[in-house]
Amino acid sequence: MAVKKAHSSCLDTVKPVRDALDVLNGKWKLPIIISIGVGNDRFTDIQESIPGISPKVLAKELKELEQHQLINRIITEGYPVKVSYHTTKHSETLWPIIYALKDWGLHHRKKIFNQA
Amino acid sequence: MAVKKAHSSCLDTVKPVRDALDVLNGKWKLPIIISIGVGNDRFTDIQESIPGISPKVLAKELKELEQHQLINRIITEGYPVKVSYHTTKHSETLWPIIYALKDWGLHHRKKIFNQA
DNA sequence: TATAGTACTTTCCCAAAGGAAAGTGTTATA
DNA sequence: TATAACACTTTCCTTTGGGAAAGTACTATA
Repeated sequence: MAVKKAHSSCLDTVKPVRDALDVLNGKWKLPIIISIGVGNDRFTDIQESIPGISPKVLAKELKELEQHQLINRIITEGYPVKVSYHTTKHSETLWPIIYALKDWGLHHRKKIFNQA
Repeated sequence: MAVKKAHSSCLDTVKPVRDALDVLNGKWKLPIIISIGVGNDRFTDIQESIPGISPKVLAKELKELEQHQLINRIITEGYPVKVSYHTTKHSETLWPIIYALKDWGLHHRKKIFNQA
């Protein structure tokens, strides 16, 4: 009988990576965290700082980020009710990921460009 | 007239991050890179090492990773034709991202668990 | 009175992601 | 002869992501 060679296990790495990807999925979560983190705290400011995002998508993503405790939504009562968004302490732990992606994005673009 | 305050720009970070996310999108690309990187070079081994991935999805993702020059597909002629997959030099630059995601996944799970 | 700003919501629609299950063609082994 | 491995492909179907455009409710300002 053909001997079946066992595959190498990589679950120690794959499982936590998938946990992270489940929370950060889609094109918009990290860009929104970056935008709020950099000081944009109003809905419209966030929208304008991220090219291509629609208000529907932004509203949905903000809700999910709040559920994952990565941002806070703060309502200030007043004549015009104001809503502002802020990153949580927990979201600060995302910056190593963001910087790693930024570096890689720059590196990858350079590589592709130099070949073309 | 109400004065419109300009939003803070974060494009320097958002754009390269989006470039990276465009290449690494979906749940499977990084787990596949991890699996191949750890030594699984056969289709079936990769499939078995990643819980939940179907052969259809794996085949599609492998093609995309090859196009992005993150893996090589090598065919060895013989009585049983063998196909094997290997990571490229370029894919090694992804490990900072993978480790950052792994650390964050572990951290996030611990945080959520401690609250429940 | 009219316009503009703020923070969304709603509707419609399309494309991509992805799960389930079965099938294919070849070769090797019991 | 029958089974099993290997590397997929094919079909079907559901879910999710996300774009476009318009609408809503409120307030402030010209």
